[in-house]
Amino acid sequence: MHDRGTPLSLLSRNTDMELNMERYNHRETEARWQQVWAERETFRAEEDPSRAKYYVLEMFPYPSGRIHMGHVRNYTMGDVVARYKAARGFNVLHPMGWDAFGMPAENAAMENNVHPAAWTYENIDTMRTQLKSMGLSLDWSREFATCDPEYYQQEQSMFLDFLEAGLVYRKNSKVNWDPVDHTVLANEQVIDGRGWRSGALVEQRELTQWFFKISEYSDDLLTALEGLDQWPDKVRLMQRNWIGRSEGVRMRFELADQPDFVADKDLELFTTRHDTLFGASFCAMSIEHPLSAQLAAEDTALQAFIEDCRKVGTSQEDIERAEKKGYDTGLKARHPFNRDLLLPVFVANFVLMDYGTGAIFGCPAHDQRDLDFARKYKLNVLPVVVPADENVADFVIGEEAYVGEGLLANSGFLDGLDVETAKDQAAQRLELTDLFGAPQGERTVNYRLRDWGVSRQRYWGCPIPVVHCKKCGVVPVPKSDLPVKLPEDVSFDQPGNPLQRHPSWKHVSCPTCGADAERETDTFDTFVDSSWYFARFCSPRSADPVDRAAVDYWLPVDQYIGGVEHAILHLLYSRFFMRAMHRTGHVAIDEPFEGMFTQGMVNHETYRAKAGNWLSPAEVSIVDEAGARKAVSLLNSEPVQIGSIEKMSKSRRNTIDPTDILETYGADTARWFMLSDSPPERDVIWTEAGVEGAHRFVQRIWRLVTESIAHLPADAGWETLLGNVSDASLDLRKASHKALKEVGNDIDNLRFNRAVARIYELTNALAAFMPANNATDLMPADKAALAEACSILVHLVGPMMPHLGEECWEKLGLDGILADQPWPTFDPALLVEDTVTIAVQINGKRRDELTISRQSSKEEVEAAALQLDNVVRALGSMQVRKVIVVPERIVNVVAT
RNA sequence: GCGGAUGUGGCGGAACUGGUAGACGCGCCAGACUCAAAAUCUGGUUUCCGUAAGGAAGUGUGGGUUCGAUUCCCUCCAUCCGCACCA
Repeated sequence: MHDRGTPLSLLSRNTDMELNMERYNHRETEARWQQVWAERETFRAEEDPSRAKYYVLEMFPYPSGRIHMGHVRNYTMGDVVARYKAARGFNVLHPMGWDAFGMPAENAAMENNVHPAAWTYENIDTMRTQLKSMGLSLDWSREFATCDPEYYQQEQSMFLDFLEAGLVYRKNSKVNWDPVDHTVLANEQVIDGRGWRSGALVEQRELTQWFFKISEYSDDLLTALEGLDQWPDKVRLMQRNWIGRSEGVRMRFELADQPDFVADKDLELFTTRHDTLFGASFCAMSIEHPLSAQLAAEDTALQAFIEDCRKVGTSQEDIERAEKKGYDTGLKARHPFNRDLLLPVFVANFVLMDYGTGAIFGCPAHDQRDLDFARKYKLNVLPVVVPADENVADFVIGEEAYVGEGLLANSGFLDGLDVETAKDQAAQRLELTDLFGAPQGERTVNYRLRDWGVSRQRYWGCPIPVVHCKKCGVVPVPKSDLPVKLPEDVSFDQPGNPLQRHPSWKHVSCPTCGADAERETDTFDTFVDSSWYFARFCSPRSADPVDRAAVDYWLPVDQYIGGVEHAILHLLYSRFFMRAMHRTGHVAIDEPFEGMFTQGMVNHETYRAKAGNWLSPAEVSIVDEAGARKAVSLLNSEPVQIGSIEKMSKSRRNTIDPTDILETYGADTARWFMLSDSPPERDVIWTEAGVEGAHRFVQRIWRLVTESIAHLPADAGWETLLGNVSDASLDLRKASHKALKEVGNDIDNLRFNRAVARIYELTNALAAFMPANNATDLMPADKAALAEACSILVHLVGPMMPHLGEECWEKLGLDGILADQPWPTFDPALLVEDTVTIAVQINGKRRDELTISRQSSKEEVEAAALQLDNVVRALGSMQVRKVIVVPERIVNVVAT
């Protein structure tokens, strides 16, 4: 098991019992081992084609100021995997960096008159120190921040490649505009339709912005999800729904009654329910539809209606939650299958311009939104799909639309068909019908996924490397002129984009013609920065975006770990980026993350004073009053109400600063607690009692290891003695090897909480085995079993509590450092039991259990079960009808 | 509104593919050690009835499939995450 046959030599051990029994001092120990790892460059990763690689990555943090418990949890999990995989012989890459551009730095600049760069780099320094005190097995030599010019230069370079490859374009799109601050607002800065600072009613403005053609990969991003079998199903499902593939028909309705100034003869729309066309009672188009704008130009009431709708904001959620409203334009749309029927055409607030063609037909009987709309505007509701077991005449739509299966009715040539067939027939009819010289409709596939708008009207982001020239248009900045650096002399004393009002920065000469021209003043969405950082980690100092040899070796990331809140956007954008980088020759693969894991959040109780203000856990003392938990304010001794358990947040003041925990209890305790109990994908509740429990366990391991030293073999080569142990020792050996197997399994499957439980079990077995004080009567073979158990325990603890692991390793007098040791292998022979205990049920109720040889036949098991006292008594006078025997599992007697 | 998840003792949770519900930890109770406390160690701890043996109920709600359901299906309830300019 020990690759070097390491002796557990008494000579190298401190035999002074008093010293042995000292309490484990995490302060001194953790700093010392962190220094040892740093000096030995234990976690430095280098490409080595002769070895299998393993790339572990946790989502890099935004440098907000200090790390929070969510980081502690995330990075602990990644570190366990990294250390375990390294012990398993993999060449591990485990890097760290900073997602350093973003709005908070600009907000800090405005509030505290500090430059975003200064603020960001100071935060990084603080957080790096905090992370280092966690004892993570990171290769710090690869660290970078996305706001480093060396990083964003490469991002700009790749943007130029994407531009050349036709993956980037400009188009108009709307933003939230604060008319008082003259600033573009993020969705989170719009509260109830008003700007967060100014309080002004937010307006929508159209701006020309840059877009990445992610929609070009809609189908690929969707189908490739199937191959991502090491991703959580829920994340794949969310992405599938987000991409939103739907098969339908793109069709045109002939317009009638249009005013003279409207040239359009038809209205194009997309539908997936063309089977329900006969139930159509209106058409509706988005407030941003070109025809809406055209009509509004001549109709002040419509103008007012559109203005009103725009006040709800730009977010999908706001739009869909808003009450459904429409404006009857007076236009009519001729029904494609019933030319005498003219449907009213509305402008409606719930029709999205970004989806399909920005216009729909409404079939109220079979779509809830359409039904709500129809009831409000007193439109016809005609059911055209009727459940097979319902009578058409009796089928009435009430408050709920019918969206289920059924047979077509009231639908002319579609009557009697099922939904699928009706769709097919209706589509065929539309394809064969001519309207103004073209088929009236055609089958198409539509995706919900929209192109990715990357323009931001902000300073603290990566400048988009193009120049606008009056003569040449949009001109890319030549790569030799990169990076386009952010100017440092900017002010934040007024709202708006400092790049735009900077006196000189944007004025440049056109790279093509030399005439006066202007730089693009938009910067990238910070999601761009985080869409390829994992690739940059492979060759962080390369003069190109990536070094091909490095990415070919290290990518894809084998295990990526982060919050579920990134399940859609960040992961989807990264998947797109990898494809775009593939197309532009930077990498040879399409999928960045082979394995994905989404961890839960860290929550804490909330505390509220009588006055209604929130109190932080540090300001509250918990007391036990007649068995009930009560909280008292440490500020004024007044009682405090214990509130609900919520995600740690500044607004609720229920945060715990990891630094306090790391100083008081040590990194190993914090790490152990983060891994214990709660399954990693679920939320965890931070409690003082839990931390203290974890801390006691650290001490317990230390005590067990130090106490065991007196009972360990004096000589080397004890492994040879293991074959001849006593029963008690054999049990210990079984427990050791079982734990070894299970913990390995659990870490492989990221079930850290189960691994923790298995380690507790081994600890309990070891404690039970330990001879009483001064007993020195262990046989040599039993000493060997104890040595083996201690060694295995230390190995198991190592990835989770690495400092304690190293300290115990050293205390046991073993060679080298634990971080360099290979994972031990378990002996399968020790895991086989020759008897099993199975439950015996009568009519599904457990009545007794049966311990029997594993080899017993079904008949033997059945016979033995029926003879059990409890079974005989419980059966009484009942007749046995049937006996179900599942080998090694259960016996169920069916009796009446 | 749309999409995704979660729900098991006093608490966090475990239960492999439908096969003994409550592993492991926290807390609590009792005991040992101690002048005492802390720490540590030993034992107990789902609820109800019972001195006990044992019995009954029990995995958010209500139903269903099955010899057998925490696990599969349907209904409802509660909580959480995402919704494209927060990161």
